[in-house]
Amino acid sequence: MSLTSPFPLRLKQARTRKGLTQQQLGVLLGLDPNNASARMNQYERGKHAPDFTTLKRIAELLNVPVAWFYCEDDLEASIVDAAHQLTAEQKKALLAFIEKLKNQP
Amino acid sequence: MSLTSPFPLRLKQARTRKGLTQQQLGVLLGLDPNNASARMNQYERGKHAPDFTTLKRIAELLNVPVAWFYCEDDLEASIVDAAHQLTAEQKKALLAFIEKLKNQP
DNA sequence: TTGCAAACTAAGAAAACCTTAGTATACCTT
DNA sequence: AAGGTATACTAAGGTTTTCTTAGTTTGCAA
Repeated sequence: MSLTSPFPLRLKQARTRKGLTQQQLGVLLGLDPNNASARMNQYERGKHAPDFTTLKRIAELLNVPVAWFYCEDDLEASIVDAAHQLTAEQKKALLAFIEKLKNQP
Repeated sequence: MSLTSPFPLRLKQARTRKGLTQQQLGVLLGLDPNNASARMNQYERGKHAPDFTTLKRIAELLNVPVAWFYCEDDLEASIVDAAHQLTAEQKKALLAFIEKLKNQP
């Protein structure tokens, strides 16, 4: 992970938004309480990266789509987060709107 | 990676869209031509997952945002892909539109 | 200052990925 | 049909990473 992944920052954003400590989040994930704090800290500092199963569980607990963790730009992150809460019908309306945007100077 | 990551499928979608073989893509990434095929295949079959640096280079070569690889729903993937091609101004307009959508039955 | 909660870290054990050395499959061409 | 070639795919061991252990550091409140 020599290039910086957006994951550590996004993880911290979503965790603090929920008012959880690193250890609390780790325990909620089902990690061993003895090392929950160490592991979550390693993720949040970018020291290590979790596998997909862990990533998915974190996303569910924090109510964000997994893709949100990899948004490099804040505006894109907001869009992904907001779109995640729409119905399929609303998402289709959203796509149509984007197409209109693209065909406008 | 016991839960299935969307990455393998999205990788294949983006690679074939560009008309590249697994080996060609690997070589373009700067992988050793002797194992480029094996590695890309392992990614695409979900056998192994690349680190962020590799993920980012793949995304750039295939013209998608990294987040797109982690979209679990096709509609969300289309939105992320389309939004990626907008200007900051257009993204703001998009966010405003989403807020309107949410406040409508 | 002391006590405690939260954040953070080094280092070895454990698990994952990367490289090597192929095999399997599909599709042409002769 | 057989052979050749391009592409996809895989097992297994060496290498590199993560996970666990056992703490230290930081910040804040009593």
